Amino acid sequence: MVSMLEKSKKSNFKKATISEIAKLAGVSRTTVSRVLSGGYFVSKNTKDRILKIIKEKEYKPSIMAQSLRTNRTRTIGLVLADIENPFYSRVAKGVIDAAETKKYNVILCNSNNDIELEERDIKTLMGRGVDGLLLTTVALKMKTIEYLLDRGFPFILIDCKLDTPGVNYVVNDDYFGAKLATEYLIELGHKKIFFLGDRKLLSLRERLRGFKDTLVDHKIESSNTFVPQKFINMYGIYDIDKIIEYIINREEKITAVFAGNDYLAIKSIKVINDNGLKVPEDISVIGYDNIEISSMVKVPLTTIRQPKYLLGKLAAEQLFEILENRSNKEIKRIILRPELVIRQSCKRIGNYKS
Amino acid sequence: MVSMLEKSKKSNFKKATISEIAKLAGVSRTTVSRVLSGGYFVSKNTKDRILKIIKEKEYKPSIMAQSLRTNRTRTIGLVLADIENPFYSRVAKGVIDAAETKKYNVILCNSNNDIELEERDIKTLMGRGVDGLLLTTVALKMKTIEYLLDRGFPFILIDCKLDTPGVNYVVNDDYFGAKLATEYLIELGHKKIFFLGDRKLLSLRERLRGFKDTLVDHKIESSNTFVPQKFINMYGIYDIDKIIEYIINREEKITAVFAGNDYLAIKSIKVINDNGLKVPEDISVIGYDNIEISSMVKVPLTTIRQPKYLLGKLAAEQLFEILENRSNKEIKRIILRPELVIRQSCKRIGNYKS
DNA sequence: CTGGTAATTGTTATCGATTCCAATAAAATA
DNA sequence: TATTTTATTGGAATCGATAACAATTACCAG
Repeated sequence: MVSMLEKSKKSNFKKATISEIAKLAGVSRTTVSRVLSGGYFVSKNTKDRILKIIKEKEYKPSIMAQSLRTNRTRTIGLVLADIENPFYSRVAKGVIDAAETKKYNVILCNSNNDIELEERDIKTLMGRGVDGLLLTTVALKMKTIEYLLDRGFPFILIDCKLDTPGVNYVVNDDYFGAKLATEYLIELGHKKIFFLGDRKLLSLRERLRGFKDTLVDHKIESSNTFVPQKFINMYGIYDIDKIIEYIINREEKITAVFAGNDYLAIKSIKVINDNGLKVPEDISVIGYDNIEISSMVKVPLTTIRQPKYLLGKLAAEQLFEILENRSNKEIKRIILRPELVIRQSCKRIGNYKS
Repeated sequence: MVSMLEKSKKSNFKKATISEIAKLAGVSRTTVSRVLSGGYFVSKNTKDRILKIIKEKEYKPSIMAQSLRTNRTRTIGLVLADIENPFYSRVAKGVIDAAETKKYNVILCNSNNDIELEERDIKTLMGRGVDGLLLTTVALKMKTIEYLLDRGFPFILIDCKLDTPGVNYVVNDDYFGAKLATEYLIELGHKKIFFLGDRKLLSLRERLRGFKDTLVDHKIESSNTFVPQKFINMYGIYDIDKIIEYIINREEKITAVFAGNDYLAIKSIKVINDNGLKVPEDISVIGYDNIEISSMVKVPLTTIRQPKYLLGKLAAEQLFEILENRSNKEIKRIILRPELVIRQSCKRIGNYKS
């Protein structure tokens, strides 16, 4: 019968257990377990014999059983705000590479810029038994942070500076980066600058702060230059077409757009073009992140470079360190320095006199 | 003492176990377990009582324990060839979304276009106890396929047509898509077309076949129009700059490049520009995939659209179906139809007469 | 030769669930 | 009232590892 054939085929390969190895080697499970974890306190003789049998039988210990017993899974959770944004893909790569070298695995969730989903993802991952969490977060509720903190659950924030006690993060200096970008625009003569970004996102909030402060420093008025609430729906996702249309058609014209990230910037440029305007001739656009394609798009994007891969790699490494060395409770906060990358999406429209 | 404080803080939240719930409800673990799995054969009375306690104590069954017992983890493995290629990110999103709705989790590996790493990833994931595998594969060794097949391990290939018995896949019709692209170039008058892609990759091999056959159909000679082996290192990764340089500088000039995917195409255009040539004026370039930015790059890319999100979503759904219904051994193969998307990266250079 | 220490190995409980089978209680039938 | 059924519930084994502690053996000095 087919089903029997299939069955036998499958059971051919039922994987060996530690007990079987023990029996074959004529020792107890404990001894095999010892060999598995380095082989200290086991005589060279038996160790070699067990090792040989393990290899022969292609024995691999059951991670589920190990996890149950040790309460460690060697798995971490990574919550990405948007896997399709190349910024996050790059961060993810840094994380995955670091995990690979440390023999950890990564369970990935995509919160899709949705605060509720993000919270669900975090709980799912914790329930799944990940050892720790890496969060490229949208707008983490304080409730969620407290939830994590309360149960001493190891986690590190990526691209999200949150100076609550006990919270670790790896970020670039968003405030400084935003200052860099804004200064640059001002220097080119821009005074009417629109900040395109969702204020709910924590990283963007920092950038917004840098933006505003810089305007104030230069005594430039900045009312009416943020995304109106009506374009931000409850999931924090907004319709770029509508926003650009709104900016273009209102009376008070702007001369430059500071986009919260390159992905947004590139999309905006497309929409601006679709509306018959040119970048940078009619409107200058500056981005943030310096994702790979920024240099390849129609109008090569002037932007702020932040070390994405490093962000992910460092964050993962920090987390692993916490996990391997749980006593070490010192705060781990890393702030990387961003840089201005000048390309062609911003135009001088006057001379700035300070 | 600090350490005691911390300790107590942590243990405050040690998660409840099924036994504790059972004790609180004055029933056996078995009964609680029954409630967990639907509550059949349990009186409404006790069921409600248990449910209430579960909610109160925020009890969540330990997935590790469940997995150990049932040998199912509700986790699948996804091996991406390159997470930074937007094509794969989009596919991944489809997978993750499908998993989310079916309450599965996804462990992600990035094989980085490396055959050896891919094989290692697969084994790691199997060892990790994933229920099944989704492979957006580079160039799967037959040995690996057989390994999976032999132990009846559920897996589905994405973007990789492999008609070995027992292998399931979800792909777009690469052969047809490549024909579409090639026909289009020929129609525009191109005869010297260079196929830019690593022949080791299975999906590219199909595209290459479509490319060659179309040339033959039109009686166009096609020697010397593939990437020479010397540019393909053992990891299958090649240096685009060198290749483009090679094409441009050799005697036999080509008029068009058929890039194996958009990511490659976009990078190529940049390199072509860097070398002082223009697209499409000097060289036409056609891509494959239609990734989002294809329409936003300097020269909007003419390409072949394939339904990336759907590819991932369908593959995941197929896999879940196999997992939920293991008896159902029918082959699941889905071939989606690609389309030509004409933008501005290809120029007419003559009239084609058939 | 013997007590003591070090080296090696085994016993057994445990992690937190599921599941087969048995047991009890309640309801239905004779 | 006695006997089946049926509906609920519990007992105990099990999944595959780890770890505390106990036990055995070997080795060495006195």
